[in-house]
Amino acid sequence: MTASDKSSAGSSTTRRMLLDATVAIMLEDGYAGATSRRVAARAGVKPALVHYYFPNMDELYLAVFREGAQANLDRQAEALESAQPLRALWEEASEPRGARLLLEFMALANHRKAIRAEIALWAERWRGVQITALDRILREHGTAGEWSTPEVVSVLMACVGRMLVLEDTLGISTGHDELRTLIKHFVDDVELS
Amino acid sequence: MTASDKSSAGSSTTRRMLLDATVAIMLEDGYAGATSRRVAARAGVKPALVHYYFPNMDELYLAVFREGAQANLDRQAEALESAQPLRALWEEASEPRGARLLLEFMALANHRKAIRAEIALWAERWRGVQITALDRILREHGTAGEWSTPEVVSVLMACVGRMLVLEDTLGISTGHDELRTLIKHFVDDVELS
DNA sequence: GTCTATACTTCGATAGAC
DNA sequence: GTCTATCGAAGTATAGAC
Repeated sequence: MTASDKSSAGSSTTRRMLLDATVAIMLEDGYAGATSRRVAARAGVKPALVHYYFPNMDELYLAVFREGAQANLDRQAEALESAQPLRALWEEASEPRGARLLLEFMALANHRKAIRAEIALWAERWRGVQITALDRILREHGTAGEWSTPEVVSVLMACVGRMLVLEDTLGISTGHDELRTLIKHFVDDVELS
Repeated sequence: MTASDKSSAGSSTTRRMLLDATVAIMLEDGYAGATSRRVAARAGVKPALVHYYFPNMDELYLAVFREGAQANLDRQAEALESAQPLRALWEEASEPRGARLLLEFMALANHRKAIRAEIALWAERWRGVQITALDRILREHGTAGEWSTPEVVSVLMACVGRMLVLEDTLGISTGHDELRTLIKHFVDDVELS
């Protein structure tokens, strides 16, 4: 949260490659595989350079998360301006890459306490924006049930979208088609009226 | 899946302590913290003994998972015999310890391929049993909506229950009360009729 | 069964040349 | 900025005494 802005000043492309390498490794092998040595190798530089751009591994992980979180907020803002914002929100929640990365950061937050606060901060901000938007969306169109409040719809989409992706990754599929079909119907029910 | 039954024969209490220590560390610091040295220290033995009971760390993790998975299946069977099976299923899905452990194993599955198949096997079996039971429960009582099929209710409870716990752990709470209240109403609506 | 001792690998991080 | 070289710590795993 503090004293790490120094490393975000550089305009170098090496920093960019280090961030990309970290994401790629986290997705392929999990956060435990994103070591300074492997990140450096993937970026095509020597390990010592990682510590030049990021004083320690926590700062690297935080930088990766912050960048992804901001991109997520941007995509959400974009989704809310589309013709079918509810559908766009659902598709964003079901985006595999983001869901898998978030899983890694949630696990990482278990023993990197600095990560935890950052995730919570992002999640609350992200959800706040979404609920505000949903309040308008659900009000404008006819809501498909007395239970469909902005809060409920927001949390439901986030939980279900991401967890289905994670189950898919593991090879679990029972019931997925039924639930996805139901949600699509709900979305169209609200939005195409 | 094969050639590991040898290690499950021992009746020793040391093996028991190693398994418990592994779970405790995974919950406190994440799977990456459950190293052979730390597990041994926590169990009060020397590191070499870990490899006596478990030829490698994968076997230890698998043993921990299999034991937890079986306990989970047992608790589910017990839940299904209670007066309010639907409520019992929801409470089991919301159980913090299980949800947090599953998160660790999902992350672990990302780079320990042997874990992945084991999780999928357990999840499909677990979900199959639950769907069969829900089919009866939802049929006996009045279902609270045309969307409440056994498959949908099963996947929804699993996704939402666990993800809410994970968000709680991170310090995310927006919308949780609303959703939990809604689900309790649904459960009672179905079950107290 | 449990230990000591150890081999070998990989980790994060730093110092200092270029 | 990027490198070489290196430190100390921690990891998995094995051999062999008790």
